[in-house]
Amino acid sequence: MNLALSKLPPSFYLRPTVQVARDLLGKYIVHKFKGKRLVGRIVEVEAYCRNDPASHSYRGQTERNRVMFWTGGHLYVYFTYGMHFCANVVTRNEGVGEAVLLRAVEPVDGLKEMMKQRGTTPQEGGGQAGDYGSYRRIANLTNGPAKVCEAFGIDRRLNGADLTGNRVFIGEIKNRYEKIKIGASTRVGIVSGQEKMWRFYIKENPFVSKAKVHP
DNA sequence: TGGACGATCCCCT
DNA sequence: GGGGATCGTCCAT
Repeated sequence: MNLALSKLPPSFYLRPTVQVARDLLGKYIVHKFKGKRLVGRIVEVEAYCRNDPASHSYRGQTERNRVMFWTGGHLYVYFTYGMHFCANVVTRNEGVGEAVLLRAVEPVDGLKEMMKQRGTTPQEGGGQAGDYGSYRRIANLTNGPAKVCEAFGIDRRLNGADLTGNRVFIGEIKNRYEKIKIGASTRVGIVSGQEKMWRFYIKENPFVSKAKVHP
């Protein structure tokens, strides 16, 4: 597959974070990795804003979260639980400190490499030659924020990467308008009495994460 | 200098 | 549905 994608302009990322989060649904993230072109369609995101107790930026800038305070259009990658990376799209102007967490994507291109990164192989558990396996199996490659990073080879080396550059970027298909049904819920793993509905996903999309959402 | 904990995932029951 | 893995980060001594 070789989609003709046009990169989103810097102005896309400078808008209000919740708006950017919703608009990222249906867009394509691309990482040129080990000579391969890994592509995923974004199907689930979460917004993290200033004055938001759940945001890494809430207590101000630190060595870990400094990229969150860069100008919109950069990639903020952090390490968590001693073993996982998560990728965020920085939004708004320099110094604000807001971002959108990429929670799940639909694998589009480079599935073989994604499986290699995730420690699985094509055809495992049956299937014909050239078959990547069941829907469920493919979804399991990238239906969670740390899974996305592992499958796409995203780690701390990409922290601060320019999303309007060539190595890793987000784009959309030229001349295609697609109507998307967007669902909203509270964010995953956030404990707060007044948690906002800042998790957004494409409704009825099988690649959305299976993470439990507390009521 | 140390202890608590996390925007998670996977395996086990 | 529950718990363990595993370590960087942050804040309180």
